[in-house]
Amino acid sequence: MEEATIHEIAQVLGLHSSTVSRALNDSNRVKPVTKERIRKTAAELGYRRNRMASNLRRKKSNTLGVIVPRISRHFFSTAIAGIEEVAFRGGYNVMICQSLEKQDREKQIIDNLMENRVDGLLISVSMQTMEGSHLAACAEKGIPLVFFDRRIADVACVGSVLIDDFQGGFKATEHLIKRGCKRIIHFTGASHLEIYRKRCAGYKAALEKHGIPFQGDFVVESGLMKEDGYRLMRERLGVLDGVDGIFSANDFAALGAMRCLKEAGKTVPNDLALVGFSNEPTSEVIEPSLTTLDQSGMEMGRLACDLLLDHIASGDQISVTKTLMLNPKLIERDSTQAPQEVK
Amino acid sequence: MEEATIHEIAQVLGLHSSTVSRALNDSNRVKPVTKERIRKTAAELGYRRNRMASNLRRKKSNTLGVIVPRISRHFFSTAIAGIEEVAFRGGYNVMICQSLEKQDREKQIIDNLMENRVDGLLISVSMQTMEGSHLAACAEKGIPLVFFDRRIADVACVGSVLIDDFQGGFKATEHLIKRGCKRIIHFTGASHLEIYRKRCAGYKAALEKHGIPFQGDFVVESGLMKEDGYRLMRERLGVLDGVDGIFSANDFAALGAMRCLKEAGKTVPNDLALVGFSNEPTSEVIEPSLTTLDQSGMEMGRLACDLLLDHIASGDQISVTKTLMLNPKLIERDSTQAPQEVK
DNA sequence: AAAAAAAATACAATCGATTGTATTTTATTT
DNA sequence: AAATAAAATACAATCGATTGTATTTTTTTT
Repeated sequence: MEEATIHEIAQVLGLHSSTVSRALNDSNRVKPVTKERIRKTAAELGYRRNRMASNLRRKKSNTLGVIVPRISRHFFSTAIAGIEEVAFRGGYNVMICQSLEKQDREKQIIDNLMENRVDGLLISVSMQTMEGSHLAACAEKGIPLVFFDRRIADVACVGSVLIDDFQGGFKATEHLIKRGCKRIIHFTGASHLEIYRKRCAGYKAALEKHGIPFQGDFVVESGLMKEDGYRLMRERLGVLDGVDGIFSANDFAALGAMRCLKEAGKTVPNDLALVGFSNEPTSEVIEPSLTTLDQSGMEMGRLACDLLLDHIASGDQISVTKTLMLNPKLIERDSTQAPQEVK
Repeated sequence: MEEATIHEIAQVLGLHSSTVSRALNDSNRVKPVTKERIRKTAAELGYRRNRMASNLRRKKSNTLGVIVPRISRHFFSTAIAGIEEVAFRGGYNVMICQSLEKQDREKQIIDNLMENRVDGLLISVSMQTMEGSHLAACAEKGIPLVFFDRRIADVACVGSVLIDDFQGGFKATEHLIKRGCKRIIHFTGASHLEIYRKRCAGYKAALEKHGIPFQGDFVVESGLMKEDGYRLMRERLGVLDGVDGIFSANDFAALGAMRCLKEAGKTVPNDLALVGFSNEPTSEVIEPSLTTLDQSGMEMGRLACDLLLDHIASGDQISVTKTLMLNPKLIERDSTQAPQEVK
């Protein structure tokens, strides 16, 4: 039941523990024959290196911290899958934590990860996170930091992997315009979050490019939950006032709006065209299927983790801050066009 | 940049590191005034306990290992969310790994987690996992093990949190029968996995109860991916032979079958009724919405983690093996009944 | 075969916190 | 005020692996 140590292996063979340690680390300071004897005995005793001891001595935890708002959200769980995949390949473990969109909890988690001396941190900040002092603390202690999807600008970091939210907002809106929409509402999220500001900026730019005047009351801020979309749509129903398109900063709110429209007997896209953001799995199967922007979570996770591991391997000097901008892909579906007749 | 240690705090105050350690652990062997001085200095120096050192000395990693087939699968990501929530509350970290349904990788992960001396392990085994020798290794080393959803029977463990798959299979099938189905096909998964054997047994039991003869070729084994469902349905289309219902052991295969049926111009549930298993988010929004069995991932994760932490707190003697069986809830939707007219 | 060089192994300190025991300081009792 | 008890603190070993240096053994050179 008890785990064997290098000292026991050494004792069995009449060697010193340092030699055993070196043998197991394949150092060339140990004679091949001795190495073999040591390996054999280690196997016999069912020896397993104690990482707690090894990490302490090496001052390296071989562990990365990952913080996301909510593990169960599809985008984040795929990002985590990508991170885990790259980390595993690189010999790193990942400690995964969820902030549940609360800044307090995010702080507490970071503190805990720092106590655990993680070798690096990957984070997508909570909605509530307004400033980055708790993140700056990491940088100060030399823990490299990589943001993905949601970042806090002006925090020293190794880099960020983002999607080009401006482009996304622009593409979405221009797509609606090209489908003939003239009066387009935009559902946006918490305005202190860069991603929503940028999506909104893209929306405005597209309107401007096509000579459609911007109307302040056409931009509506909310928590972007399904219920928010439903509620906002319902409030507007009476005074639609010629509105013929909605660009929602995420799919959930768009889906909520769609439900409301269906219930009110309106048809999508004929009465009103809809574009979401994120390509949630649901969006593909709903009818009409939802046009949206794909934000490959797996790819973002992989890239973010690559960035972090490269930095760690390079010896930890923050020299350049890299920002990878993924271009979101417009997935055209039925919510913005007449459905293809299904044979 | 460098982290302070208790020795530095001790030096600053002219105390001994052991006193500092005790003060920070709130031991009553340190005078309150001294404790306060120590806490103040610790805060000033930005001291953060080094968990690697602490864990080594205490022989406790304060970390749980979690292994799932695929982090991005909805059910698993919600289960992980539940686990993380409970673990966080109990002061534990979680290391999350994905087996990607491969036994090899599962073995490798377990080895790694054992090197990290995790205090416990939560696992949902891969499809490929045929036997549990790698899991038995944990038990031998005294690492408590809890299975959730997919287990390997006959492996010593603290317990399992399962859904009652037999009941689920039974309910699903009986529901189809009550809707008038007489000839019901069952899509099942890898037969070495208990969950699929049990769902199938429930299917048979329901048939028997209602006097419907069991037909061996009505049970079809596959990987239960969307494509499998699509393919199996397509192969059958020509020779449907009076088949009027399908109970699929997961939602994906059911969704694949549904697509095939739609393409073939058949209507669900009139031509053929469908029941899935797991209540994937997709199933609610597809049209017709899919009747399925809900298997609350969040709840399973929470219960599994509770079970593990209780065991650890109780001092680690495996005395009783607890099996929690959650009763899956039948979610009746349109794929087994005429759609409610939408006002 | 002695001397020098190289290889293999042993020794001991170290990572930072914890903890049983010993010592010193303070408080209490007579 | 001396003796005793109790409280506070210091000392030192420990967790298990790593690693710079010292020592021993083997090999090579002259």
